[in-house]
Amino acid sequence: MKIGKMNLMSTQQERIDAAEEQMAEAQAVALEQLPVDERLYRIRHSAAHVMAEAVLRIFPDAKVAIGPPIENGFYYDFDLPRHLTPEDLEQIEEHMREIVSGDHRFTRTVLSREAASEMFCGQPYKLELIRELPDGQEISIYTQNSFTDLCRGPHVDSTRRIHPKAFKLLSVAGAYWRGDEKRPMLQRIYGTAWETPKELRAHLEHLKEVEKRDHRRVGRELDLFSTHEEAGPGLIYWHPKGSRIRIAIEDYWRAAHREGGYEMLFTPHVGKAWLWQTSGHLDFYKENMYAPMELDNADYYAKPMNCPFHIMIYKTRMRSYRDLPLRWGELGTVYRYERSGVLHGLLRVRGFTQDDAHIFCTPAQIEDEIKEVLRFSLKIWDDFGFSNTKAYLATRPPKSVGDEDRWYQAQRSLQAAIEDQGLDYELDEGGGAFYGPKIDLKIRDALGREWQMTTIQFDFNLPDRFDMSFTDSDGREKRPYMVHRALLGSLERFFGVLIEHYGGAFPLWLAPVQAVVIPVASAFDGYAAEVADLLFRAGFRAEADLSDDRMNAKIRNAQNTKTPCMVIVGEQEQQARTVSLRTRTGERTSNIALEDFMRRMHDKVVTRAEI
RNA sequence: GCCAGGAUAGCUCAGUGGUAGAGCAGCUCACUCGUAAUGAGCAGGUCGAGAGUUCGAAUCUCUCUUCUGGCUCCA
Repeated sequence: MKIGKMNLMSTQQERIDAAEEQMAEAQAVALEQLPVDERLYRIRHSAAHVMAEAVLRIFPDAKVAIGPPIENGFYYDFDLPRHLTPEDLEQIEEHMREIVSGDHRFTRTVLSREAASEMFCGQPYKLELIRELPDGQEISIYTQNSFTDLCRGPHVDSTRRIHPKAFKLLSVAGAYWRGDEKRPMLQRIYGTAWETPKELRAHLEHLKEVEKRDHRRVGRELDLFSTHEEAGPGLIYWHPKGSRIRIAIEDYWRAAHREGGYEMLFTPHVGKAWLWQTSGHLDFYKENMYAPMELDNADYYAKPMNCPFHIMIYKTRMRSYRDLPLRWGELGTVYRYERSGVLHGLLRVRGFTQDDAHIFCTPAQIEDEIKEVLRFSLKIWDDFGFSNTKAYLATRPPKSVGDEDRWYQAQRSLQAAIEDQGLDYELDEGGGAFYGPKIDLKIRDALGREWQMTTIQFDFNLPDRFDMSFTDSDGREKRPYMVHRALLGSLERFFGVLIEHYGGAFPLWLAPVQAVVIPVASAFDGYAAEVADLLFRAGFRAEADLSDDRMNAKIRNAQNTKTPCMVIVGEQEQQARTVSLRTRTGERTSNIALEDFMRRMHDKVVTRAEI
């Protein structure tokens, strides 16, 4: 089955193949004639080789593994006699600068398997790679200066193409040989490389901006959430200000789902072993589940997913085709054991609330349902300020349950929905779960980073395991289709992405403090408190800053916490019962009548616009 | 889980074997001020936990906890 444009998934391979053809024609393709992606690819790949040469100068006995170009840079894995320090990185960088300023040519040589094995006899990782190369594949090596690497290329023609001030080594990290935790742990050096020093500087600036927006940092600065090692890692505590945002998100979410034809469910947090045995989780998902607690001689497990509970509700009565589709949503809090090393702020946690939904429908309804759920998802992403969305369609893997026809229909409905929305998408052939195909949506944030959030997933497994059925118009019992859907994914993770997307400067409708009322002097505290109270009673998240600080300090605090509206009141405002507005963008408007200000706030909130 | 690097006041960090420090935040007092930090004073820490070495440990060693960066991007 052929679906869609196969973009990024195979770009790298295609790029390499295409480049290899070119290489066969002429070894020295003028770098300038290549597209920028290709130029950077070669520069980065070549920089990795140069780094390996530099490392070998310092550690002549080093075993080298692999060193590919990656997004924004490159890495190389080494097996070294000791651990690298930051000083080592500087030294390696110095050697690299020396090498690249030397106009050493990258020369390609094709050789036989035997000759290659001979050449890399002291390099066990290279030998393993050579052994695994399929018969008939050309084996090539690249040499620059004193270093030769097993490599398919392509590279730049000379080391002087790598600007000595346009690359930088960034970090060293452990990495298993071939990503396999049973294999040796190697030391991976990450670097970034660009065509010009200016681009490098821009990239380093970008990294700084990423750090500044880090949700853990912003979360602390704006008093949004915390975690507590004493109380358990990977478990999130939502502070009052964070909770205000969550409530704003949930209120919007519930209203949207009501409009979208969803019913809401509430289900328990724990379930007996029977439930998880029936669902198959105890067979296939147990290592991700919290250990059971024993009550009355029965094991209860904290739920890692909501689906079995929704199925229990489905099965409480006979379902007719007339009842379908059922769209059932739940903000369901689940617990999953994540390995300690992978926990990360709000983005990877052990307890989280999914904005889950399950759709049960007839085969005839499936295509429309999928179209609708995708349309619905995109609308919600748009409302949250994310309009750059990309879809990933994952199809049937070799090992899977469910018959061919259903997989085919499901995949076709997913594809039709994507095309219906005119979405850019990639195909992940065989990348679906064993129980069904899926669409994942990745959204792009303000810094251009992609986050996988939404998943729309068919399930051919659970309906069988729980023996679900509906009575069709012909009076026969049939199996319903079941679709899992998590839109924002988890509220914790979504919150983390939202924080970084806006850098803490949340749009008015989400801001934890929409307006802070600042008296110019404490003589006007009374009026400030009154204004804040009126705003609060009108439903806005507003407060007065009646602290001892001077007005300038209060404004500074409000700016630093990215409060959208600073409402300044003094003698004039008190007399006229008006306010003066300073927005966080620095715009100032004097003497707005209170009612006008509240109307303006209200308009901006409901339209999710900036003030 | 594994590798490396961290953990010192609420926060950011200094302190490398000899009496625990700074800035910000907090508290108190004074100042009453019109759009990004008023000033002075006070208080605040079993130096992540436990064990060890030492006359003496924030500092050296070991164990544990936890955080950070990685562990897919296949020569």
